[in-house]
Amino acid sequence: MLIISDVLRGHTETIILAHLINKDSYGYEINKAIQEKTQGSFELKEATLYTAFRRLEQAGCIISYWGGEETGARRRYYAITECGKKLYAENKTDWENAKQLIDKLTGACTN
Amino acid sequence: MLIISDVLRGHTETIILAHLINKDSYGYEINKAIQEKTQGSFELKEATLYTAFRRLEQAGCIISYWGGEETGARRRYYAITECGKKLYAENKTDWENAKQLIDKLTGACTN
DNA sequence: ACGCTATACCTCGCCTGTCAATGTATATTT
DNA sequence: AAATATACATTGACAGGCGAGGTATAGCGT
Repeated sequence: MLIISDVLRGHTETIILAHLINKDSYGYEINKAIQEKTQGSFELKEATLYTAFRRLEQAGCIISYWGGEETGARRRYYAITECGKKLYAENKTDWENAKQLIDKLTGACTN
Repeated sequence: MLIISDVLRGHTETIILAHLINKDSYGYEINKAIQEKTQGSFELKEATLYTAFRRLEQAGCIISYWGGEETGARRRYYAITECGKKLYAENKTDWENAKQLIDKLTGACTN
C-alpha cells in the first residue's frame, strides 16, 4: 500500500492543468518540471501522465498539436482550453474543501 | 468524475482508525459519526467501509468481536491494535507531506 | 396482523485511475 | 558501437470505491 500514490490519486489532471495555465507544454517537460519541483520525492509515471492527457483531451479540457521540431524527437504540445481552465478552478476549490474534510475526519475522535 | 470520491480515496482506513483511537466502535456508529461530522456532505459508503474493515483486520491493524447486545441487531465491534496505531500515525504524517506536495504541484506554474 | 422505518451487518461485480513492462524513434555523448 | 537523454505510446494487471442487492432484529403506527 503506497500511501503516497493513493493519496495523490485523482490529482494528476489538476497537476497537468496547472502546468498548462501559463504556457503550452509537452509530456516530457511537464514530467521534468514535477520532478524538479518535488526534488524527486514524487514522479508522475509516464503511463499515468499519458492516459491523463487522453482523458483531458477527450473531455475537451486540453487540445494537442505536434511541435515543429527540426531536430530531436518530435513533441506533442498541449494547450489548455476554456473548459480546462474551468475544470482547474473547480478542482482547486474542491481540493480546499477536501483538505478540510480529511483533516476533520482523520483527526482522533474524542467523543 | 466525482472529484470528492477520488480525492478521498485512500483515506478510508485512516478515517476508520481515527474513530477507533479513543474507543472501540462498530460500522454503523462510525458511519453515523462521519455523517454528523460532515453534515451529510460526505458519506462513507457501506461497501467501502466494510471492505476497509476486512483489509485492516487482515493486516492486523484492528481486531473485531461481537457485542453482547441483548436486544436489537448484533454489532461487530472493532478495536485498534498497536499496529493500527502505528499505521494511523504514519498515515497522518504522510498526509501532511502529501498536502504540501499537492499544494505545490497544483499551484499555477509561472515559469 | 401488516407494513414501514431504523438499526446493523455483509457480498458480488463493475468501474476507474495508477503503473510496471514494453516498445518505438531521434540525437548526443562516450 | 554502445550508452544515455529526449520524447512518445500502449497493454494488461491491480486495487480501492461503490451501486445493487441481500440478511436479520426491533419498534412504531394503523
